[in-house]
Amino acid sequence: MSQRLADILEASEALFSEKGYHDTSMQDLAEALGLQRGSLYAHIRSKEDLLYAIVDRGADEFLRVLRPLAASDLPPDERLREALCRHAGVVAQNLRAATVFFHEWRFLEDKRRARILAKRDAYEDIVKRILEDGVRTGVFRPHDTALSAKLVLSAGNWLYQWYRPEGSLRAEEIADVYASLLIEGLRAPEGGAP
Amino acid sequence: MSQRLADILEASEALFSEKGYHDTSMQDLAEALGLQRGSLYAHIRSKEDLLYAIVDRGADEFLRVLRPLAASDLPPDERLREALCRHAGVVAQNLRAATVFFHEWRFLEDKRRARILAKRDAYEDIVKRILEDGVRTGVFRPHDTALSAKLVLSAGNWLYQWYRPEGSLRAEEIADVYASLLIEGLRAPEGGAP
DNA sequence: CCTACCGATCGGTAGG
DNA sequence: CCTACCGATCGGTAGG
Repeated sequence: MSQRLADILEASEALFSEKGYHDTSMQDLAEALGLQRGSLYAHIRSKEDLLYAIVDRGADEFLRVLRPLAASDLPPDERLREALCRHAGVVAQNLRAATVFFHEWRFLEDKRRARILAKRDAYEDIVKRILEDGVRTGVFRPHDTALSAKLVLSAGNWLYQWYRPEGSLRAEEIADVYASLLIEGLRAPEGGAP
Repeated sequence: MSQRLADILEASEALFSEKGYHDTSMQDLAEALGLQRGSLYAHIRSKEDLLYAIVDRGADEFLRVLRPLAASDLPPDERLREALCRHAGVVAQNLRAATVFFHEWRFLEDKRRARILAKRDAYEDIVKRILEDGVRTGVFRPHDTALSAKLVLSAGNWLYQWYRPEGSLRAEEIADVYASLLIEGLRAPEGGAP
């Protein structure tokens, strides 16, 4: 990737997250970069290419950070805590990309949208498998793991709406508090059935 | 409100939620209603009026449903469960308005945005006070109630992204499962300090 | 509710 | 032949 393309993506991320994809014009983007609108097309084929690049990089970043945990030998409760903290870290370190990801992925054309959805599903499966491991090993009580995976991801994802770096708690600290609460809610009662 | 204006709002809700506010043109809206673009302006002053009407009605609906709980004499844990179920119910019954609410409120002009934010803050305060009541009465262990209010609302809000009426669980059932888990995580250990 | 417009701007492409 | 861009303009559409 050329430095110029990297600059274009960074400017797109800033504008798409602040104004939204559809209200950002190629003119806005060109002005932010100090060049002419038409010149952008030496680097990209379309505005949608930019959206896809941002959203796809976001999906990859989430997977890159969480995948190693799938093979971790941490106990499931600590693996869940680590997963939520890492997830929150990715959201916080990529607040603008996360905003674009959650708001604008629907506007990709069909094939690209399907590819992003496949990555989201794979990601959710990693969380779900941590919960299943927890049930199987008796750390967590039996429950609807698909639904609690949704709850874990709700907590992590919604941070994009309210987390601000200048706040008093870092994202990982928030995630740690969330994780303690969720783990306690999922834990099997001591001396319960095997 | 005239019937025509109600029709315009309903069509706007459908289009804004599906295509986004900025990618919906007044032409799109006119076609959906079977009239000319310019004719819409006999009923509204601007496109933004439609956005504000949708978002403000959404905020009012959330408050209308949750406010009675603030004065309820249910124990705090059951009040929290009821709050989350009602919240989820509003999201599910108004999926399109909720999508517009969460994605597009930022694009309102300053005064209107401030009014919506004030309603959001008031709403969050109701949830926070339920949690504070729980701590005060010893039902919940001492904790950061502002943060757990965020977690409760994360669970309820994120439903707009994945809940679909044709799914196997109703929104209130999902919320009930969420509530059980969160309440268990918040509960004070039996025989703990007074 | 319609026709006919306004100033401006949309995403994308032309030849050089 | 490449890259990185230029000034100008394409056919259409924006909110009002």
